[in-house]
Amino acid sequence: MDKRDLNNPGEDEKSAPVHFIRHVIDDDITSDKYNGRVVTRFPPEPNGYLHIGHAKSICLNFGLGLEYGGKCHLRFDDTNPEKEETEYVDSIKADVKWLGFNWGNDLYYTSDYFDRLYEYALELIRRGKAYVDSLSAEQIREYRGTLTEPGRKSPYRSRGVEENLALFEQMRDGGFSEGQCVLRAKIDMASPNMVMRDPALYRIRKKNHHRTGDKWCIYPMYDFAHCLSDSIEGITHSLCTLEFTNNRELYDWILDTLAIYHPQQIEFARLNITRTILSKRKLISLVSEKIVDGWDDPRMPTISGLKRRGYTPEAIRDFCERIGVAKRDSIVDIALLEHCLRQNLNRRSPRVMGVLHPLKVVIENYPEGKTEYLDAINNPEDPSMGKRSVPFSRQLYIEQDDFMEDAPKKFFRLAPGREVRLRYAYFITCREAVKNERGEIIELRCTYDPKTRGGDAPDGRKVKGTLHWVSAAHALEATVRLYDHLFSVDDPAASADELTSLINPRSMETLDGCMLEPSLAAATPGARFQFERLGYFCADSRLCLPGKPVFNRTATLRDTWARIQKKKGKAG
RNA sequence: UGGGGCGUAGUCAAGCGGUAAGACACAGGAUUUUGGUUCCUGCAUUCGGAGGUUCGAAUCCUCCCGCCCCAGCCA
Repeated sequence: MDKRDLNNPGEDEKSAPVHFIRHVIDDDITSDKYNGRVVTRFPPEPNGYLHIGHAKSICLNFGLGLEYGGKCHLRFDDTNPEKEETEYVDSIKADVKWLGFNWGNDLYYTSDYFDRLYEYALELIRRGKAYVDSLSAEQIREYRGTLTEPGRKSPYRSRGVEENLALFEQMRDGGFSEGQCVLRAKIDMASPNMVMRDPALYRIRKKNHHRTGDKWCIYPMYDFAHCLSDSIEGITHSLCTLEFTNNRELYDWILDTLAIYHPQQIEFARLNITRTILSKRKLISLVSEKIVDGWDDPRMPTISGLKRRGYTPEAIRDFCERIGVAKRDSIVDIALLEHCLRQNLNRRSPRVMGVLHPLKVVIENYPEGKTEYLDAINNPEDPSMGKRSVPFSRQLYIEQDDFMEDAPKKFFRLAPGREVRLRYAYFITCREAVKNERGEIIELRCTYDPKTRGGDAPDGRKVKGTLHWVSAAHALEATVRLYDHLFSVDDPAASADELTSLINPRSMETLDGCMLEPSLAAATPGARFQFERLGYFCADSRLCLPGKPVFNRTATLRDTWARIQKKKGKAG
């Protein structure tokens, strides 16, 4: 029986695709390598915000833990006091939770193991496998050799065990200044794998650590701390990205040399997505150069940015499942992310009407001062979401794009003499387009057919187009921010050009004076809607003021008409 | 020019000696009170290239080519 099916009972969750890591785990279970246990971990360094690349790792690790009836630890890899802060651990916890994962009691910090790590370092020294090197950082670099030439042994490499023990203790006790010496593993300065040329294990940093304060002035390096933390926690499968492949040899060496419990490291390719960037360094520069408005700018691929943009955890999890897990470098089309988003939002979002670029319409044969309340379905995908009432009156707004003075045959919307349906309301016919002195259309004069109330003609006549609309007297005025891809090229990271020159100039457009149906006045920050015929929008969690909402466009709807026009534009 | 990893459609990705899954994208068509959704249909005679083994190769062997990672006291 496949465990995956048991753990994914959701009616529309397809069974998870297989990938090479599942094969490894299946084999390990068959061979009883870890007595059937599966324990993974997500080990972020608390030095920045999580992004969708981390989401891939989170979904993988927590997903596998759940799926195999095991668990996944959340471990903060806080070995570098210079870069790590409590602010980041809080945001990371919040983001993991928001994505829908639960670490239960398994919340750890590498800094919790500093005492044990120190003991392991002592043990390595006693075994003659580590030494205190007094070379400077620059000298160590010179001694390391190059990719094609072997390195040379440090003159301090032959220090005796007792001397090393004493020196290391002195390092711990603050007897040296930063950079004066370092603890190194004694492996092989001629190894073709650079990682194995006597890697540093401990360095001196006289910095306050966000959790251990000033207790320590020596801090373990990643390679030393990570494998040991995995070992201490009884991790079975230690998943990391491809760039750590070379480090696996060291991971194995430390654990084997110490002869302790040995999890296995497995590498997979990190996520790349078109039209965005997922390198922490580059993301930081977007924020610090104020190209975007903070880590949670709705254009950012950070979890907080996606959340503010209106993405759902379900959509992100679905995406992470669909992209697969493999070892080859790849760049996933952002259209797949958007597909997952729309699929989720389509099922769950209440429909609503809002006009972004208002054009006034006067229904000449509709009584002045009259207001009718018409029934509108909240979500045709889900009848349980019910209905609402929408006010209709003599003066309305429709979308400017929904009218054309000289309309081609294929244009199904309003034009002089043409009849269309106003959604859930009436059929109207355009009688006249009123222009201002500059020749711009400022108002449409129309008539309605009272017999078509609700949107159906008793005589069975059909109209091709259905428009969304808002009653002018009842409209809620709002600001709407239209978001689009951050970059205008597929792979900005691969471009030789300056990152700033690749930013999509239309990645954000602010529209004031948008007219929304009055029910939206009750929208709480973060609430998501489908504005019919336009896209998915959410009330911004930062900018909304009472009575003065701001909506973010999360994604457009697929727009066949726009595509036809674009194609025509290209052809002609 | 050292070592390691990886090459299957426009983009991801299954495949593990028996004759190329699936998804996105794209292109047609049907249904539709959202030009949305949904539903059909099409989309690799071939797996980076060349040889070889085999009745049979994306899968095994050899050589070649290309891309990525490693010379932090970052992770």
